[in-house]
Amino acid sequence: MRASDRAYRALREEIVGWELLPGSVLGEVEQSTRLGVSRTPIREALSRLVADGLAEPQAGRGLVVSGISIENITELFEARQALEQRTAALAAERRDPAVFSRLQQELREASTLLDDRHAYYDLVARIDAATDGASRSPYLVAALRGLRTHLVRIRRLAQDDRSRLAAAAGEHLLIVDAIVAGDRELAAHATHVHLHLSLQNTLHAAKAGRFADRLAASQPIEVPMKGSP
Amino acid sequence: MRASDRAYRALREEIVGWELLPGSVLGEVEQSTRLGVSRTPIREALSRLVADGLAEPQAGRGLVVSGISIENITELFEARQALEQRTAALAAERRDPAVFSRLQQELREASTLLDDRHAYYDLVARIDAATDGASRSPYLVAALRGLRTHLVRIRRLAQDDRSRLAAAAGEHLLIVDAIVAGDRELAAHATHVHLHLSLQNTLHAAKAGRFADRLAASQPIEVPMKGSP
DNA sequence: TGAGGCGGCGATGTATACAAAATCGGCCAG
DNA sequence: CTGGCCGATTTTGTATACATCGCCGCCTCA
Repeated sequence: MRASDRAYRALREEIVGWELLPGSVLGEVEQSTRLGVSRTPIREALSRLVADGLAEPQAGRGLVVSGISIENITELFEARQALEQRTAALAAERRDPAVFSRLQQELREASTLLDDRHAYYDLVARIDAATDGASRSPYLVAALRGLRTHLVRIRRLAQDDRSRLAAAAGEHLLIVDAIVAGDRELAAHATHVHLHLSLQNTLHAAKAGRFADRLAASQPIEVPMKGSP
Repeated sequence: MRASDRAYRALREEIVGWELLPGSVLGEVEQSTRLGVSRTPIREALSRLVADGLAEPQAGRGLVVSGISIENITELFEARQALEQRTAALAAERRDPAVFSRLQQELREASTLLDDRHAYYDLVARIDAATDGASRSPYLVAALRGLRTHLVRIRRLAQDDRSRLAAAAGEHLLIVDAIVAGDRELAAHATHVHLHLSLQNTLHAAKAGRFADRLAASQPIEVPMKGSP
């Protein structure tokens, strides 16, 4: 594997996993010595992180790990609403029923999964992947992919408890049911409901201060509004 | 300005302006000699182009300029529907009426602009920028920005005729009216209508073969579905 | 004592040399 | 004649040396 890929994955994992906290300076030389590769692949890795929105240039301090604020979380879910609702609706129209029937089965047995957070999240990831594929809307999916990075980062903070996980499983099941049934409207609305509840839960956890320390380290990030050209 | 920026802008402009046709190989050495900078900034520029979706790695031929197919155009508008509808709705809720009243005025006088395509597109760009800002939804806007690159590229092909431009001005006016009035529903639906008609016009031009030669050069591009990690 | 400028220092940006990988062409064998 | 393998060549990937830019601290002068 290429060194730049390894550097990218390592840094990305550290940022998403809150080992590199928001505000940490990402100096090229420092990272290159730490990760044992030269500056060239590090530069490429850092470019990709900036493109992902996981790092951002800061006035005088060079490149720093970007922060997340309560406001950011709300804004993120706003975008997610728009994209996932549409994706779910399209999937309901265009899906292969067999694929989603299988996922439906798995979800019905999901209560057995809830003790294994990893297995459950993996199932959700497969549902997302199936929905993405079924939507046949690559540009929507590409936009969503950019968002999911940040969502994972938030999820690692929020640490859904078991009861939330159980509720989420039910919500997901309704979405999959709708897709299997080819019910576009229901798929969209069920997705809306799911995201609404998910956001509520996340915000509640945030405001309860369960991870106030980490948000405190986060500067409200400035999502770049200016065009690339 | 940085050499990598110049290289990026130059290449981007050439691709969007159809000077570098789809399928053209973007060799690092070739471009570095042509643009008069070393390979390092060229590599950075090419990375950004790939991130933009304007270039893509091809099996054995290295990096090539990505193509656009009729299918791509439809998919692109599908994503645009989801994003712009939501942005317009949010803008209608959160806008500063004064800003959009001014744009409303300008649009009403737009019939005088229609002979100057550049001035008209500039006005549309300012409307987009105002809507983006008013939506207060940076992640949605960021996703839209990625799409707009491709839209410009398509627009340079389709070359709206004067009558389409006049119709579009009317559609834009309705959207701005809705935003000024704070009518969320109307803003969303008017946007939907506008994008629908815009797509119809583009597809009609494409199928009429007005730029079949350029689409022919385009391989239906594969928007990367696989995750970055 | 404060403000401004000057110099050094550390950072990023660029060029280039070197290494590795992958493809294409040709050649040989079946 | 066809298929596969091997090697030459081109291309990308990496390391490193060099240039340039901006910040910070100190010193000097008003």
